[in-house]
This record gives sequence, structure tokens and C-alpha cells, in this order.
Amino acid sequence: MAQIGTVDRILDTAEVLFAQKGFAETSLRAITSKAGVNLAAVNYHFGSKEALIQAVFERFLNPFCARLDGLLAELESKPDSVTIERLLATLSQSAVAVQRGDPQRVAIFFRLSGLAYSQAQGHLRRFFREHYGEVFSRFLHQLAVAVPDVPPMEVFWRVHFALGATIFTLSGMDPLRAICRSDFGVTLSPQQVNDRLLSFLAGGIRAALPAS
Amino acid sequence: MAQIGTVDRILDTAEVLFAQKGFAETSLRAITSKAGVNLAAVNYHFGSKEALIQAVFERFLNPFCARLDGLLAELESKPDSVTIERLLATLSQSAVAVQRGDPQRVAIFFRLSGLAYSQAQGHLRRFFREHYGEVFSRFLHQLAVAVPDVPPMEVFWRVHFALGATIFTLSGMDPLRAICRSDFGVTLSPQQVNDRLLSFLAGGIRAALPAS
DNA sequence: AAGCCCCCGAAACAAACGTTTGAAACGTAT
DNA sequence: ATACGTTTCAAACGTTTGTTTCGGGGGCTT
Repeated sequence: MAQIGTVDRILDTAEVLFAQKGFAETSLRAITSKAGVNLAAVNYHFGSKEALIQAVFERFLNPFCARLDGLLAELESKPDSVTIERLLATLSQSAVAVQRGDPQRVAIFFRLSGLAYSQAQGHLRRFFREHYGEVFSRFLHQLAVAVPDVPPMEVFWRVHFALGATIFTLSGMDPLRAICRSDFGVTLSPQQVNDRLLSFLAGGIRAALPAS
Repeated sequence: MAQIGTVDRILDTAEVLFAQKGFAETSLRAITSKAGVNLAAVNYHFGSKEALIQAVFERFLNPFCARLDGLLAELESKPDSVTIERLLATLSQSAVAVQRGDPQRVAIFFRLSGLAYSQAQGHLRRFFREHYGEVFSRFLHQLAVAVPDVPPMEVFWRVHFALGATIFTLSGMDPLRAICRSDFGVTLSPQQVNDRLLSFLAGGIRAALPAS
């Protein structure tokens, strides 16, 4: 068993607790006591709670965006085969791969993204737009290529609709699967939920435009 | 100018502040000082902050569900004409009507719903399931009738996907419209965003099932 | 007018929060 | 062994939080 340092122990614990209860509802004392480190360690290593939150995001968003960026570059080299399904699958695969295929960690990934998004105000939104805006618009552009008969502005909106469905669903994955099991007697794997989500999204993006 | 009582002044103010910054981030002092009432008034009239939060939800969810329930009953009497589009429009109209057509208040409505949902833990989730679970499953059943070729369990999942897209989008309506204006030079009205959302959802719900 | 009940207001309460402090413990290079 | 920079620790700091207390009206009924 490899000994992990204080910084990573804090990040590992903060990640889980933030995903479970939100940022404001998670105290530094809860994090440090569960992580088995001293309370002052957070301010020593990160400077402040706000900086810790950003560090948590950076740790999984940086590799995610790097991988996504690489896969998008690969797709751009052969523009003919770019479909919605392939683009969405690329996104999904990036998330899963970065979390080493662990569904539990993928859930945390999306749960945190959802929290960050609903935390509409101030510093986190700026942080996202500055660090990850480029990859996002690259994805947006690829998607516009994949559906040439849908105007770019409509693609923009539909991507946000899709983003909402994704984050919303995957951030509440476990409770939803429990309801599904109790109401229909069927236990779906996260992968199966993901497949259903992707076909829903593809159908939505390709839908007929509203009669304006 | 009609004088409104202390209770409603608190509810009006809390509603806005909760929607803007979340529950934990909004202090009772912020609410009471902005509402122009004494700090102790919250605990006097509601008992606790948690009870205030529930009261805020009840005030707009009760009339919303009542109206939705009535419209659903109306639809059940003529099962032939029930389509996805009509059902979604019913939902949308209920929300708009209850908020007296004020887009600002409709935004608050969805923003609060989104917050409640992302606040996955404990008391709010129970509260929702107990109070509004019946109307929800009634809606679900109607939707299953409207798309007979999609199995009920698939409808269940797709409704949650749609719920996510809706809450997510409408809760961040204003910032998204600002981005759309700056990126495409087009200013959409909330109604126009709603139309686009509805066709996206209809397309998603009707999409081809994943090859399992 | 006296009593009663409901509501308001200023102040205080204990608890929890993020953050800071200064000294002890550590490993490492001189 | 000594000295040095880094990390850990217990303790305390000053705020802010939700909640409670208690005295003082305002509008009733008797």
C-alpha cells in the first residue's frame, strides 16, 4: 500500500464530500478530520477553501480536457466520418477513461460539474470559461459540422440542452437507478443508462426545428 | 399600494435570494434585512430556516401541481389527442400561468427546482416525493400512452433526461441568452428559448432506442 | 379600563465557520 | 552534530451563522 501525501489525501476526501453535500455544506473540518490530516493543512497547502475547490476541479478537468482535445484533433483529420453519435461517444469515453473506468468516480465527476454549473455566481464560472472555454468551442464547432442542416445557433442551444440532461442525470445516477429498480424491477448498469442517454441526446439534436 | 404582511414579504425575498445564491449561501440576516423585517420574524413565523425553505417551495409548487393535475385530467378524458408536444406544452403552460406570465418569476421557479434537485441529500427529496410524487407519476403515465412504441421504462428515463435539460437550461436562462447574444448577435426571448427546448425534448423522447 | 393574545423589535446566545498563529517535529545538507 | 527549510500540530482568533430571550406595544373582547 503506497503512502499518499497530505495534499492528495485532502483532494481525495474533498472531492467525495463536495460531491455528496455541496461546497458550502462541506466544512474544512469535515474534510480534514475524515482525511486524517490537521485542519490547518488546507490553508497551508492551498491557501483557502476557494482555492481548494478550484484545485479539486483542476485535478480531473485538466486530464479530461487534454484527452478530449486529442480525440477531437483526431476526428478533425477525417471530417467525413464525424457524426453526432461519435462526438458524444468521444465525450463520454474521455470522462470514463480519465476516471480509470471507475463508475463511482465518473459519477463524482458529473456531480461536481453539475454543482459547479448550478453555482451560477462568480468565481467558478469565470474559472471555467478561462480554462476550458477553448476545448468547449472546439467541440461545438465539430458538432456544427456533423449536423450541417441545423444552424450553428440552434446547435449552441441544443448542446446546452444536452449538457443539462447529461449532468443532471449522471449527477443523480444512483438514486435514479434505485427508483428504476423499485418501479420496474430492472437494474440498469451505468453503461446502460449512458447508452440510453446518448440516443436521447442524438434524437434531440437532430430533431425538427421549431416553426418560428 | 396594498400593504403585504410580514410572512409574504419574507417569502418574496427569500425566493429571490435563494434562487440567486442557493440555500446555504443565503443567510437569514440577508433575507430579513432586505425584506425590511426583524431577524426573529423568520423563526417566529416559520420555526426554522429549513421550514422556510419548504414554505417557499410549497407556495409555488402547490398551485402549479393543482393546475397541472387539472389539465392532465382534462387530457385523460380524450386519450386520442394526447401527444408529446401537447403534454410538454401543458407542463410549460402550467408553470407560466402559475407565475402570472412573468418570465422573471418563471425563471425563479425553475432555478429553485434545479437547486432542490441538485441538493440531492435528505429532507428536500423526501419532501418532494411525498407531496408531489402522485402528480408526477400521473404525468409519466400519460406520456407512456402518448408514445406507445417506447416501453414504459424507457419513457421513465427519457423523462428524467428531459427534466434535466429543462431545469438546467431554464435555471441558467439569462446567462445563456447573454452568451447567445454575444456569440451570434441574436437576442432570443424566453419564449423562443422555450420553443427550441420543447422541440429538442420531443425529438429526444421519440428517438430510436439504443441497440442493446 | 383591564386582561388577553398576537406580533414586533433589539439584544444576546451558543455553535460553527474559515483562517491565523507559534512552536514542535521532520528530513536533509552542510 | 549543527543548521535550515518544510511540514505538522494544537490552540486560539474574529466572524458569521441559526436560534432564543424578553420587554413592549396594538387590537381585540369582557
